[in-house]
Amino acid sequence: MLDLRLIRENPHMVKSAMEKRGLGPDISKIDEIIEADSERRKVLVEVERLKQLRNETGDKIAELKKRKEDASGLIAEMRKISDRIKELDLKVRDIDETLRLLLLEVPNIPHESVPVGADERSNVEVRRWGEAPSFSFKPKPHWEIGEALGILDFKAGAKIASSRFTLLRGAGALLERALINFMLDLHTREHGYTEVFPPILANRDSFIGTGQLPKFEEDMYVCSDDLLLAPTAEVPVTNIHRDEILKESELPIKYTAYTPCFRREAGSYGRDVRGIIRQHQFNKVELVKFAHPDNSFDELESLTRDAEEILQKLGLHYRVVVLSTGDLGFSAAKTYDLEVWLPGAGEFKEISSCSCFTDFQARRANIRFRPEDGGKPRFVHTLNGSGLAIGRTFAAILENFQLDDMRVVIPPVLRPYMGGMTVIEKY
RNA sequence: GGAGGGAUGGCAGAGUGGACUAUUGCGGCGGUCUUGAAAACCGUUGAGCACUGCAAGGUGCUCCCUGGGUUCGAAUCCCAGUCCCUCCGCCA
Repeated sequence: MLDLRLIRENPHMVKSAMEKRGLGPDISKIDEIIEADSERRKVLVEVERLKQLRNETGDKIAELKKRKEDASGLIAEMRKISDRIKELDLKVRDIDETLRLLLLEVPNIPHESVPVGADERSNVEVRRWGEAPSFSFKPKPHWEIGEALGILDFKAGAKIASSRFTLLRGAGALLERALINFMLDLHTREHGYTEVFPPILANRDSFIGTGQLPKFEEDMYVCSDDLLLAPTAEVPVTNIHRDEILKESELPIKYTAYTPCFRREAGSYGRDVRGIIRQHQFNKVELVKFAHPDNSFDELESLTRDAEEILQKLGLHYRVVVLSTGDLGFSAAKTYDLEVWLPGAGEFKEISSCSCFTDFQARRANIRFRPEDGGKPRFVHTLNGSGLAIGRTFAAILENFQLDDMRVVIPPVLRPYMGGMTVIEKY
């Protein structure tokens, strides 16, 4: 959520930010907001004046009653004032609700360092690590390898649930678990993150806090009791501190969490239909930071490097791209995607998305800190990134470390997590 | 699922219709004392919004779990809901 005062005082800047995102048609919302805001303040002035009168007259009535004098004239007068107050209060509430709904649909303002462009074709590569492995044979896609080894069972996943669900078996299930543990260990032991294991169902307030609601409900699995399955640990973990005032000295707060994630993938029919790249349920280790506004973009750099280190330790070739304004997520001010090389597909594929949300989520979720000098509470800046998506890492390992007989060499850093196994053999 | 208890400021915890401008304690901050610190003592310390002012500030309104209601007036009375705790039942 943007600061209403920013919109009021600098509407052109907000409109131009929306244009850069390719949201030209939604610009009229800004004018609606400005109009509702000025109407609200007009009514507010009147109702507050009446309330002052009510409070003062109330004291007079109490005084008269104490002296056992007649107050019926004042009481009759106040009855009318009171009705008028009720009327105006209702009006303010209506405007407030309209304003709130409008504000919740305005996206964050991109950081000045973000390249301007219509879509992902304007994303800019900022660095590249390692080299693509060379093969003496045609590398296969991960789903062929996984099925041949008996560690990926797409038929079973579809039978149990539906398409875009996969059963992992034997060394596959073990590899998944090894990746989770390896990533959590690195982030907690070497990068200073505190491990948490949150609820994976969360309420609507939490989803509004991080920006998935109200705009993107069709992407979510909504359960009975009005709880929703988290599409990313970002939702429950960021909301740990909803409605709290933190100490300045405890910033940045850094959490890492392993959770399953659930996405309906509405509107992605035909994309990544084969394999485990795009699933309704997948595992992810997430990194979340609550940072001081003064250095949040430095924290984005270090968070991104924390995620990159996983790929480096696994020996996977990747590149880092900064998303352009047209590809940037609704809540984000700046995002780096890590894209891993997939030899089977012959392309780079997103494996992590690291974002700084400035105070956009903090405003929605009301997460503040109290400055040490005793000033007013200020909103923190929130950040998060995948560190990493487990399923896509799994796929990258299969494709990058495959042998000509479809066996797969396990990266050395994972071997201790897999009972010393060095190669995945046919199950 | 059944029965009972509860929700008040960073925390603890009083307050049953007008004196609440929400008592008090702890914690925080500032000061006195001290070589320094602790203790003691003194002072100070919630959030949001609006109006006003060049500014420091000033004025007002709202907020005692949420939403309704009663009343001239509600932290306080009534109704509904949410969450937490205790006990019983069921259960991994």
